[in-house]
Amino acid sequence: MKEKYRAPKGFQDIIPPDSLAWQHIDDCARGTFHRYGYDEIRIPVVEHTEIFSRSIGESTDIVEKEMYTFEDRAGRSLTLRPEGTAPMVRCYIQHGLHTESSPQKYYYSGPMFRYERPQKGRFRQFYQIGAEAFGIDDPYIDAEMMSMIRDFLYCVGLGSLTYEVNSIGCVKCRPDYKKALHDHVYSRIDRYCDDCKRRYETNIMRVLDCKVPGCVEASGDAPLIRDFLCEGCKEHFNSFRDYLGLMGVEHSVNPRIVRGLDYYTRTIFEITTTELGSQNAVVAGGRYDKLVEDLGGPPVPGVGFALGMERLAELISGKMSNKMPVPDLFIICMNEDARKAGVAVAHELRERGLRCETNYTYASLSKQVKRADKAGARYVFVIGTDEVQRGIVKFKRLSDAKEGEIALDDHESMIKIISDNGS
RNA sequence: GUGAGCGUAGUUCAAUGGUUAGAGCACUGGAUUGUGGUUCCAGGGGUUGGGGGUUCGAGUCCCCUCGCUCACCCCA
Repeated sequence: MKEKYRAPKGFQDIIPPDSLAWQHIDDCARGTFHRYGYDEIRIPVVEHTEIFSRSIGESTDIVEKEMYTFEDRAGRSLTLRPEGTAPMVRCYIQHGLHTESSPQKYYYSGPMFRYERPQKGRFRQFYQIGAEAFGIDDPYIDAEMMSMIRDFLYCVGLGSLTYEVNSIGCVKCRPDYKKALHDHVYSRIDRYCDDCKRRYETNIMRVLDCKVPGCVEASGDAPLIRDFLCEGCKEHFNSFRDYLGLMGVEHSVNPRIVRGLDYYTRTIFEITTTELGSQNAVVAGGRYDKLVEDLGGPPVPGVGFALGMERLAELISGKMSNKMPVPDLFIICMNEDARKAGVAVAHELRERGLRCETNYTYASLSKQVKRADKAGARYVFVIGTDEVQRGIVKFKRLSDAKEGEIALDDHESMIKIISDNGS
């Protein structure tokens, strides 16, 4: 290509008609979250680097090699947010939101940034919509959050995705499990792939979802977290599942799903599809009972999730009509005097909610009608010298060529005419 | 970071190593100076991603580089 400038690698433009799917997702999220009592918070795109390194985990890939980190002019280390939960928690603490009536339920949306190699469903700038609920231990709220997500996905037109849940225990019981898993993996370390040997050191639980056949086999009889959960976690998880059943959220337990971020405790969940290549997670989230405290706030538990908008948009792009909105009306003004008369008409009808186009050049009437038709307009108004003198507009319905006249200032009649589809 | 595939017009794609790189769609203008869809005619658009090499001759073959795509890793 000869163009000099492209968007940077992994950054993309969303242009019509693709932007329609995005608007639809936004609308569904707003509507659904609102009905569940979540309010919007708008957080900045940049945070102090420690917000992420302390919450996500120093040894995760995100912190180790994927963050857009830079110094500002005063030497502060800032980072383009790679995810939304940590900034939300920071905001929650900074504004003392725990003093609001409990629980505190918020949602957010916007771009996130990770320096990764782009592929299907994965970008360096990607949009997430997420929600967080603070202050409630009861797994009822975990389940309700999944119910909300289910409603949201139904709204966007994705009724059949795979819902998987798990519990990864708490600070009391997880260490015991990790030790047992370490022992098990160590006892047959030679059967694991190189990546898993690395995971053994850095992120032991990840060996459980390695796809390499040899590893799948080697970890086949590995201990599972559910056998190590303490009484509290066990009860929490069972109750969570009971509520999911009550709410009609169909799901399965996958004892091998793991989350990438360090702050999760107890409940974790993932909603996946098989239609997106290897980037199959559409929604993911879980509970983080220590995160607020770890970031210097009060000991308040939380649950949250995030969904990937590009992935959702890709999934629904084939199912949406993708039809751009068409003008209700195209006003053709033949000359400057006519345009001066048309301005008021356009303004008035737009104020009343009509999508109203006008011509920006004075080509022949034939040409202008052609343009109106190509734009898909349902009606055209024609204003020329004669019409201005007589104080009228001529209208034509393009579907059946029905024509007539209306007084230039009779906006009520215009509305009435245009709302008649003719067929 | 690792690996593979692909780069020709706005877009979808043609062109055995051989004239001046073509077509559909889209866009613009005209046939039609106050009435659309169809049709017909015309036009604008390309350093064949870039650089080097082989050859009498390269869009085509070779090397390098950049970009895109997919996969690994990781993750929404």
